[in-house]
Amino acid sequence: MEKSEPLAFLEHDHSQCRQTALKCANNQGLRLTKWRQLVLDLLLEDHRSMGAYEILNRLECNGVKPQPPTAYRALDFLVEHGLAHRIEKLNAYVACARPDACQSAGFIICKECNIVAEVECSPSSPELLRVAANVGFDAESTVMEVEGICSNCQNGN
Amino acid sequence: MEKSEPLAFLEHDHSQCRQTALKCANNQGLRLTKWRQLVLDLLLEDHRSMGAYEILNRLECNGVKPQPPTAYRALDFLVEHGLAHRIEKLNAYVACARPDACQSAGFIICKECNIVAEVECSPSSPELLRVAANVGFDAESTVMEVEGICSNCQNGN
DNA sequence: ACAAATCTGTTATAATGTTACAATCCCGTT
DNA sequence: AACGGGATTGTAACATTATAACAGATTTGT
Ligand SMILES: [Zn+2]
Ligand SMILES: [Zn+2]
Ligand SMILES: [Zn+2]
Ligand SMILES: [Zn+2]
Repeated sequence: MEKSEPLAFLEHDHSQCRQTALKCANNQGLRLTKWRQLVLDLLLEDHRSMGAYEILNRLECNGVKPQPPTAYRALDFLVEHGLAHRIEKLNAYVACARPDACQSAGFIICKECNIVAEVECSPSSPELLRVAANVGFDAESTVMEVEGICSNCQNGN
Repeated sequence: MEKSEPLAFLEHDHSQCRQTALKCANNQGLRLTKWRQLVLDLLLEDHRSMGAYEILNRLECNGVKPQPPTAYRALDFLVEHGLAHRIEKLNAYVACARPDACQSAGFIICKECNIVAEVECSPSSPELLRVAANVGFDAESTVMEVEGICSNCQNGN
């Protein structure tokens, strides 16, 4: 599988995606506490994005349903450590599709099925970064998102 | 002034920006009703982004303070007709800096002073669009945002 | 003047995200 | 094993952003 294939929109063995992510999480020596683990599990179910409250509503451990801060803390942790990404256009979250090699990611978002494909690509348009650098701007993070309709949804699935 | 200069971070005659925008708005045969006009005026004060409620709080006409839908309707209208842009990273809005020639814009966002510079640039990273096209994705809109600290704010202004 | 379309007023509510502080758990040291 | 500091969780309240629904007013074209 090539590095910049939009896996999420292709037939693939998704259990591999899970495996890689979980292995990666463990290898980093992170403390994957119960809520973090559970949130990561939810996100890793597939390549759809989930809102914080969608996650929150599905979170549960021994009959205990946590409050909003619990979901946001876990999400912040996962995002901070590169195991998940925030999709600004959707105010939602996806599992990182390449936690082992995620430098700079862009996202292809289907507004029908909510699938989000992650693509490793150079940060932003070269023009934008060049222009920023030209005026001494210190760039810290970039958002690259393309929204539209995926091929499946165009064909009415 | 070159086309892809981040005007917002440069010394410039901002009254020109206003003029151009207002002229452009009128030329398009749009119905710039009072709220739309007032919201546009607020956005055109400078190149800072404003949240919908910041706008709402400052909106007022003959002593009448409108409700949220009024602000959102005006903003939706302005965005739809290219007179303003939504900044996804901030859930906020800026006046379009080049309403006369705005094809595809990226944004350079200072998290200190909230100034947002608009840069006319090719939509998204070429890689991202190519990859999307490769899988038959129908791209409708793209988000390109770079967040960081502007040169002014780095120097403690 | 009339009807249709657009815009506005108004109330209520939904969806998303944060603050603050106390209680608990984990981990390295004594 | 006891201790102490840092990280994590529990909990309640609250802040911010955005939309739904529907009635009334204004504008536009005929
Ligand atoms: Zn997968
Ligand atoms: Zn789709
Ligand atoms: Zn200006
Ligand atoms: Zn600044």
